[in-house]
Amino acid sequence: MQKSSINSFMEERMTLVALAERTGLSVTTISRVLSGQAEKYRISPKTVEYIKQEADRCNYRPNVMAQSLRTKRTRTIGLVVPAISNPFFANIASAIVQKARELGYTVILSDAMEDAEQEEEGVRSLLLRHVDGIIVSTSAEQPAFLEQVNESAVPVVLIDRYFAETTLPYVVTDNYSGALEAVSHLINRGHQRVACICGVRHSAIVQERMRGYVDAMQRAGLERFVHCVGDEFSVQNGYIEAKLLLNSNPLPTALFTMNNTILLGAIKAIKESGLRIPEDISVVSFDDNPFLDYISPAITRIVQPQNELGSIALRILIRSIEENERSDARIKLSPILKLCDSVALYDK
Amino acid sequence: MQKSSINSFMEERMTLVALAERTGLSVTTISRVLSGQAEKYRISPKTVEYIKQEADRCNYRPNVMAQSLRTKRTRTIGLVVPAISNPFFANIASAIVQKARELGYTVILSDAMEDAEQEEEGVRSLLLRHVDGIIVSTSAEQPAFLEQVNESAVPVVLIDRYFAETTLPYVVTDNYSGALEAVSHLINRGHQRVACICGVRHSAIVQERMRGYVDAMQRAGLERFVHCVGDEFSVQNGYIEAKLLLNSNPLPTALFTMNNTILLGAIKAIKESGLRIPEDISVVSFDDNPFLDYISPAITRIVQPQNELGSIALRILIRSIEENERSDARIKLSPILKLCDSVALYDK
DNA sequence: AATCTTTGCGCAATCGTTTGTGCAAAGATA
DNA sequence: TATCTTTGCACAAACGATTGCGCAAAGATT
Repeated sequence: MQKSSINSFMEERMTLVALAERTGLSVTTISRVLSGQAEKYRISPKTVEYIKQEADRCNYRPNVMAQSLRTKRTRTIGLVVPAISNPFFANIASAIVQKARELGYTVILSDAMEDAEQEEEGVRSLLLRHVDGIIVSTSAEQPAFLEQVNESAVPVVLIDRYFAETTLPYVVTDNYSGALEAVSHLINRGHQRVACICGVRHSAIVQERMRGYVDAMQRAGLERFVHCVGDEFSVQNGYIEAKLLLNSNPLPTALFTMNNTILLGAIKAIKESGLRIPEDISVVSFDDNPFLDYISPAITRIVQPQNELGSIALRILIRSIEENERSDARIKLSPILKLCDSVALYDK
Repeated sequence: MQKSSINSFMEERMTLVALAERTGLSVTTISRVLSGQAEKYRISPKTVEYIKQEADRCNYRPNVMAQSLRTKRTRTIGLVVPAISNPFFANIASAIVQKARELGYTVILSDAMEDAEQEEEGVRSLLLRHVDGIIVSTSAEQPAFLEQVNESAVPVVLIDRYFAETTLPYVVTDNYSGALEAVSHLINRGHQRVACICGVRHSAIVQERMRGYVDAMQRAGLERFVHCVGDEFSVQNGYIEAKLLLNSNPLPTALFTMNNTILLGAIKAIKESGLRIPEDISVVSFDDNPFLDYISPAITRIVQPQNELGSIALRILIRSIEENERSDARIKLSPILKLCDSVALYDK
């Protein structure tokens, strides 16, 4: 037991050739048996049995590089995220890594640091590694590069951050309806001056969330109060923009922040200004996170189905790889509004 | 520009053979030039120049599988963490991925789900992929398996979660002094009944943190109040143990939680019981996290140098790989106590 | 002019698989 | 018995690089 595991490292790595010598059969036959092609090539059951026995007596493991070199398949996928330190992406990564393992794939992680150039560099590096496919939550403004990759190299599936106009398949949250619901909730609770702090504007998810925000405001006849600020998914952006909002006059009575990092910055600004949530200002945000339940107060938020995002994206990618075709799936999963304590009734 | 990037995917992949035909030189020579061995083999400067030009005119990129097959090196490392969804590990992963990219390595991520068997399976899978080395924050009780890997397969470096008795190199936080400082802080603020909620007891970091806790108590003559509970790094464990502590009599006046997940559970329990932090009970925890500044109140905590942990571990690993020797580094980095608002003066 | 060095590069084996094709032996058919 | 199928496996060429050794031509030495 322990022994065999030791041996699997220490003995010179078993190869097909060695196995061939040991059994007196040809490399070809052994390869066929071990790769499950036995009856396709009519290897006799007796031989099959024999080979299998010897193979695991010797603890044979195929050399993946040699396999890949021949087959052009690595059973490896790339995952590119804007920032693995962001819990939202860490959770998605977690789901994908799990699922991939079950399916016999391993994942190479690439962190783009919210930067389009680093993302591109990362993707190129993945291609050099001959990944079979790539899942990316993009930091880019334009789909062109990734579309090229998808068309002429390996399948690409977008997750969360995507492009509105693209041939690439994606699986994302329904950002529009999420934002609509969140902002409507604020409005239903009596808020009118609802300000919105955005992430990078070129991002489709930002545009959708903005659209949801604006529509909610318009439906309530509040278009004159529509106020979008900010242009980055960062704590700092959230902080600065909230700071400015809190110095404006009249004050907004509620804030809609577009993700968890912006939220953090906004909370910091609010705390600094001595205002209280939700007594003085209400807050709803996009993105879930265990910590948000422990913040003071627990933040009402749009919860995205992180696990499903990950596992569906992976499923699409793997199918695409194994059927060797490009998917055109466009999947929008519904988020849910988690009501917590950061929204107060506003009865002006 | 755009053109060339397209071509790099679309054209049939350039190979040394193709390049040889194009230039009229031999594959050997080209290989030598492109792998920087030109003057070692006395290739004339003129030829070198010519080859380099043609190579990048044709956008040549070596096939990594073929390279690895020959050289037995993949320029790939494995990273095994107990849970990538834990922000602590996500941050470490972020640092490692960054640094690795700079050094020309890519990283394969494996998530052990806090489980020793999954960790082992993950490591085996990494070995099948022929990673050049592995960084692991271990979920195992025993060093045996990883030591075997280190001795007879590829270099292994432990990070954060390590073993006290092991031949493996590690880079960790000085858990003892961190805990000592944290608990001393509580004691200096007048606390006596300081309870401690632990992670898995077999873990060296837990033992060190416990030792720090116990020593701090003893130095203050408080050994009779030493009280360690819990046995898991999970929100649930923190919740349950805190729940129990809060039902005990007399109540502890302060809690020392061993990591961020335990902390969350404890906070939940405290909130549920209607107690306030720090008025009714003080809290200090191990692990940093941006969110902890926004929790109510901001949690006083031991901040570990996550980036350094990651980058130093990687540096050790890479050196080990490139020098082809096993390191025996045992590095302990000092954490710092970040004073926030979760500790009150206790004047009994 | 004969020998020795140095310069500049190529031959061919090798890494460990996969796979199209081929070919004997055994069995079936007539 | 001659021919045709089927059964069961092997040969050898890829995949795309690296590398020990060898060897001709040019230059240096005596």
